[in-house]
Amino acid sequence: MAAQVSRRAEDYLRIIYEVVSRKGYARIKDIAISLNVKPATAVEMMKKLKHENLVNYEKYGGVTLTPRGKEIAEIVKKRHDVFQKFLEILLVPKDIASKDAHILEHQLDPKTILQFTRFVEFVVSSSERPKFVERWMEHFRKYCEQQERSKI
Amino acid sequence: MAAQVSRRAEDYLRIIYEVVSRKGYARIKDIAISLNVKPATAVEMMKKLKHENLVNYEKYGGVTLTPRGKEIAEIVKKRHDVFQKFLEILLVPKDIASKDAHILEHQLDPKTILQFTRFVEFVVSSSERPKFVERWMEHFRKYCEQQERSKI
DNA sequence: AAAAACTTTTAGGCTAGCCTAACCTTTTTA
DNA sequence: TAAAAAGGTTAGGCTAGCCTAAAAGTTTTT
Repeated sequence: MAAQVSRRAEDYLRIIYEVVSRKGYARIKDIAISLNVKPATAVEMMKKLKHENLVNYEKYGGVTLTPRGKEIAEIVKKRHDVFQKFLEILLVPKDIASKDAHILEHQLDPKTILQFTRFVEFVVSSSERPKFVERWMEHFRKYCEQQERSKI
Repeated sequence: MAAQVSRRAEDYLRIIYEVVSRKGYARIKDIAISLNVKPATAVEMMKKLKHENLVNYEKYGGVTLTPRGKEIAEIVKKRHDVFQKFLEILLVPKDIASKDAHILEHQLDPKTILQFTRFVEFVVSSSERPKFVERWMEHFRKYCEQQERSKI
């Protein structure tokens, strides 16, 4: 059983997850900076998330995830990684891919997410196997380059 | 110059565009039903859109798009169609593809949208040309079927 | 250990979108 | 054509997220 939290709450959970896995706990400031909001806003969200039992948070203390919060964050992160990889396969520039993966990772139907996931797995797993994907990707790349040239 | 309207405003414009092209004008009720909101909410948005010169709207009258509104609606619809097609290529069931295309069509970076578009064009345009795409798609389809079987 | 610098919290405000309930207007129908 | 039904509008409210400014707490520096 996963979510039932808002899109924005998912963002907060994912960011906390990332910061915590880097340095053990997250400060309000880290969260605020990562999400481009003011500290006051991050505090407000922490209160909500604590109330929903998703984060451990005490005034002036570091923030960590509860098991339930972590569970959600992991699902969200997995989705995020799929979309990021996916956009890279589609030859979207890396910085933009990172930004837009955030947007994709919300709200989509589980079946849609499943197909995105399969697409990525298919492409990645085929790198060693028969050459179809490689050739296909090569063709796609060339197609894009050609489009790029005719644009200028 | 296209947008600068909210995601939700884009939804309203696209729906109005669709209804108008079907029957010449849109009633508040049509809009409200299509977007799953109450009539009062649709009226409120019409006032905003009128104020931004995107719709022609008078109390108790039918709604149509201004040239500017139409311009935006067309861009939004084009994006929508690309994503719909895209999800179908990814073998997402049609009804879900339609629903989720709505979600994809917002907020993405122009470069990302460009790559989605190219992907779709590449796949579609290659149906007559060399067999790479076809074979590739065939392989992807088989991969998915296999996954599907091992799920049950 | 007090001052300075930084971080966090609180309080009060704002906007976008949505809702309900009550009230108009327009259309249909007996 | 008047009454009923359907459709549209207004007013007042609500929530999620975000903000600023000022207060309060914590950490670092001297």
